[in-house]
Amino acid sequence: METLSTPLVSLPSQTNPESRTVKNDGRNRLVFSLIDQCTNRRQLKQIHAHMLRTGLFFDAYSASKLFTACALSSFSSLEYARKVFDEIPEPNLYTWNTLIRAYSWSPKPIESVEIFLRMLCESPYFPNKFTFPFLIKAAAELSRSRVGQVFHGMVVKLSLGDDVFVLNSLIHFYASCGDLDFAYQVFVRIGEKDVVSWNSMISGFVQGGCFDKALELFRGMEAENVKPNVVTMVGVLSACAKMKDLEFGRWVRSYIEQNGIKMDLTLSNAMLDMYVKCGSVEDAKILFDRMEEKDIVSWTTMIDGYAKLGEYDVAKSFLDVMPTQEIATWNALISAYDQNGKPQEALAIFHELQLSENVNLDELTFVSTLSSCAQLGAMDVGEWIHENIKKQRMKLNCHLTTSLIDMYSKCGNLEKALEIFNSVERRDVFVWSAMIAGLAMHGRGRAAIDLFFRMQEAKVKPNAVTFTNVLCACSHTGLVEEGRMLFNQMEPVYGVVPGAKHYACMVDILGRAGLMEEAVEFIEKMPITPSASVWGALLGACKIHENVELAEQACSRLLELEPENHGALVLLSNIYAKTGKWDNVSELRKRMRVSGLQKEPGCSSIEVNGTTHKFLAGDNSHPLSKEIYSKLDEIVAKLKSSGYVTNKSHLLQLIDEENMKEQALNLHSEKLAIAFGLISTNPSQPIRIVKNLRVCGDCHSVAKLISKLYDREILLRDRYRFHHFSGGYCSCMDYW
DNA sequence: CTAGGGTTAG
Repeated sequence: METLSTPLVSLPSQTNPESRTVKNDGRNRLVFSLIDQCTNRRQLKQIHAHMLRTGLFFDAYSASKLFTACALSSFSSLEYARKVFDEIPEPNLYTWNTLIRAYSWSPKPIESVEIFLRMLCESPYFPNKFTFPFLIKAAAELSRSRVGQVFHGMVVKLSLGDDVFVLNSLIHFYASCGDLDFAYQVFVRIGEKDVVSWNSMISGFVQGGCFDKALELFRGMEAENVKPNVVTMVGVLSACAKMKDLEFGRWVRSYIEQNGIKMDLTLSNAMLDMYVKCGSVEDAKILFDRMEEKDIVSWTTMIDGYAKLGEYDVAKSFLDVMPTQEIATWNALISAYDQNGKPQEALAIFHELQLSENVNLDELTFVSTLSSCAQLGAMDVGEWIHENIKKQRMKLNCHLTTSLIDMYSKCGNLEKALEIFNSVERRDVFVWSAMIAGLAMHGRGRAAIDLFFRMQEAKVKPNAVTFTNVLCACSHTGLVEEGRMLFNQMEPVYGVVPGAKHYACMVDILGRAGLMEEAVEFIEKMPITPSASVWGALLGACKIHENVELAEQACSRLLELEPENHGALVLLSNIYAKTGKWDNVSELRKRMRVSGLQKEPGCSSIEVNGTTHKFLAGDNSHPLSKEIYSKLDEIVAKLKSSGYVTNKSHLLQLIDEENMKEQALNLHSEKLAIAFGLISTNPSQPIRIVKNLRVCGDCHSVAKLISKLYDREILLRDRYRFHHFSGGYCSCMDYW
């Protein structure tokens, strides 16, 4: 028997190349069987060559056979397949469908649509019931609502609207575009639902966050006698995970056992994830140890579980004993640290990774690490990554572009962020939104709004995040009129329903501008319950405009929603201090002490030569502490001789002695960081500081003066925005 | 000769 272990030289080659009509005789069948047995690209190419020689390639049916192997086999490439396709003189419908199918899986599903259009123009065929599932799958991958809707229309017109395969793919499509209502309408109208119909709808509901509906359907299956399978259970477990319902998860496990559903790798992984998300790493570990087959997902899930619990050592020990060290697992650890507010630890892992030789950093490594750099303001590491991306000639996709823009913006280098933004070819909604956010946090409100409109010209639809960012820009720059207009257009013009964040932004815009009555009225008219952030914004405005009465109301509303929110009390106490109500301040302090609420300690960090130094107020743990304090004394003396008077209302605590007050202010973490920056960085370099809370008024005035007296640029990022101090001025124009 | 649904990280 001929197999491919036999050299391909023995291929039959007697067919006359002149004759283009090739019969399906035995010899052809041999070629087809060889195609099926191909295990690598070389063999495939040899068969291709042979078929060209013999003319078999010019027979549409035979060409389709070869083409299928080119397009769908794991060892071939789509690029090659495409070349083969373009050589086929008259591809048949099967061949067209296969190419559409191949692209629908590929990283470029849009090509499916392009091929489909070509087919309509160039071929004599109409799409059939096989074409649409592939095509609709591509539309789902693209999340392009309009495109899929057009296909749905064609399905109906071509009378394919009762094919269960086509309809199932439409359920999946609508669900992945977030149109759960449409998906459900398709679902209920299917006459003979099969298990895939149910599964598609269940996963659709799970992914759309409608867990109750998903579980309702799961029970509905039983009622209609459709037996759930592995995929059903994956969906149901995923719902448990997202609801964090461990009890139900355990019930599902026994259901799986009782119904004899075979636990395959994916189902086991889904169950691991359920246990981890529901907080039982113990159960996960037992299952993990019993699993015969484990893949990268299993390991990653475990590592992620331990890392999120803060058991980083255990997480790392998993990483060390993994059979193959894959970058995905390292990425999981980095991103777990990053998202759990431990960016420094994330960077430590990244450094370890840089040293290990057998793992190659990938795009996700960079995305997660850049996010940590952004959090910390660690621009040196961020720049290293940027350099490396260039060196590796890694293509800047939208994910990476967004991360880089975010990192540079948050590290204070807005120009670099803009440079990247202007240089990339592709900009999706996230890229635009990140750039708008960057401009906003640097106080370039006008530019942010301009960019928002340029985004419309580029035909990119803004989403909820875009609006949060652009409204934020308005609030930082005091653009009340623009903010009002944008907010009012959100739903009618852009179809984005304003959420809690947008309302909070609007209250912030109005409140900061001193339009307190309008802000209150705005809150009263809100169609959704005002969230804590809405009251927080009002409270913040009360601080600026010294409105004690309203502040008290806002604060109590805020505490109703978030009793643990110490920030609210701190803010209120600041307002009391600012208006000289020291009795109220001390009463509040007592209340905070009694309830065990503590002010989040202010902390400033500064990166010098790739190392981040952290300072708390009054901190003397730094090795250069002595030098820092003497620098601070020098600064204070210089400030005083230039006529500066401390504004003591910025103090939270009631401190009796006047000079104590002054001292406490002088020990604020940002001042320590600036002093350290002055002694440890090159005078030509700006001093870059990141503060976890908002900068206090006194520190703000002092920073302005230092920038002038020492002729140094200071970039201070606080919780909300950037302050560029230079020549005695701040970029926020004291509006913050 | 072809098809649709599933787990992790972002």
